[in-house]
Amino acid sequence: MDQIPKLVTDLLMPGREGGYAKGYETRELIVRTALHILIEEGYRAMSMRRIAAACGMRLGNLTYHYPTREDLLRELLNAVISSYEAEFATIVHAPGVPPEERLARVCGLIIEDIGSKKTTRLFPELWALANHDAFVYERVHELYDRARAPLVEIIAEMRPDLAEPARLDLALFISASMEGLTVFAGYRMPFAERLPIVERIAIRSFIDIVRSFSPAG
Amino acid sequence: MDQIPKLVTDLLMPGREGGYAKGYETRELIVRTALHILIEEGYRAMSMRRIAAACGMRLGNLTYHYPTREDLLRELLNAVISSYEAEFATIVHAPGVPPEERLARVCGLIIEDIGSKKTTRLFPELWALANHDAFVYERVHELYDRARAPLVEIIAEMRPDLAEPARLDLALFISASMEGLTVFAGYRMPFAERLPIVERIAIRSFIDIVRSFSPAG
DNA sequence: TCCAATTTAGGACAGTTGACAATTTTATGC
DNA sequence: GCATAAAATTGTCAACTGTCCTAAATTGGA
Repeated sequence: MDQIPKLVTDLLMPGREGGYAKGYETRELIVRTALHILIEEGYRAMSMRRIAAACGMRLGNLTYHYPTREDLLRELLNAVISSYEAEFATIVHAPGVPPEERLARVCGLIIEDIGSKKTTRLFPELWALANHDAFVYERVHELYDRARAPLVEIIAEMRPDLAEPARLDLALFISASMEGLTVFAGYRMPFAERLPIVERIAIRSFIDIVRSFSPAG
Repeated sequence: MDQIPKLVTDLLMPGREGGYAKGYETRELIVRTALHILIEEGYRAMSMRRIAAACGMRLGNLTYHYPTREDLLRELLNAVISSYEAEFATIVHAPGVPPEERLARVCGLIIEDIGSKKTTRLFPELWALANHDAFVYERVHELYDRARAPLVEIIAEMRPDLAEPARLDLALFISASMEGLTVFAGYRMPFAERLPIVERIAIRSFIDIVRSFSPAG
């Protein structure tokens, strides 16, 4: 039973499939349901009929809102990217909070997210899609760009002495390493055991790299 | 134009699709062709008819050798794992070569492999499959087990003072980090620019971690 | 040469897929 | 109440999927 609903997870319905609460816009319900199926059962299972059934509507109605499967996939990616960006924005632009604290919050959020089952299932799916779909490729890359941005921003505020390429490289490394943990986290360990290890590894690598860029060392 | 054919790449045909050289066993040709399609076009395109056509044979003939799609997928995974294991074995058990040199060779092989287009395409595909297929999940995990094993073995030879959990953790970290680079490497950079960056990041993280485990630091 | 096993061919099956069209139902504004 | 637009239904289409089947061809060994 995974906890800590964050980022992508927030996009998902609180209830179970078919029993979603009323009040959502139809198109929003469709996107959320599609994302839910994508994470739980994979892209192959995310067929138009499957989505329509899970939404409690007919196939023709679904194709009315999203004429093609690709249209739906695009809006799904937009929703995922927006949810990440919104989450980061509230942290980065928190007035009065010192940069060290904001950096810790961003890293904590990323670590939590990487440790969650939702993320470890969603992203391999997106990577596989991106391999053979130019649009998905661009959108996933854009997501990473936007995920690195807050790190770069806060670090630049903390350490104005760091040269531009160094900062970029640092952010890239952290991002890349943590993505590896996305895969690693999905294997063999239940969530309770997984999270501390992911935290330790990610934080240690982060500290090491920051240290290697400092003028003293 | 990617270079450095290693590991998985060695499993692929030298020629183009449909023009494979004679002499391969039929079953081997099928597996290689399926792997080729999986990498180039993704799992969705890897249908029985598509494979048969690419092999220059009829569908019925393909299903004679591999009655079900799952049978073929299993042998494909076995072939991938075997190719990695064979490559590692020749390096690790090279007689007369000092452990430092063997470690460098293993790392170099992994870095080359991660930097190759074949790997950055194949593994996201396998991860996505593993999310919803218990057999693929187990096999991919076994592959990582066997990929970490030579690192652990050589490091244990070099540094008998390292405690068992520390060594495992070290190997895990390297493996996990580098898998992140698999994703990262696939984005935005041509191979020529990609490889030096991947090398620098991977090697630096490796050195940092080894250093953090040493008694001196 | 002949036999048996292996290999190939060709077709058929039931099921699923994305997309589309014609229709009815529901909601909205005047 | 009515006209207009939005939403949902129902049915259909060709294309594709994995699997299975039978018959023909090929091969290798006795």
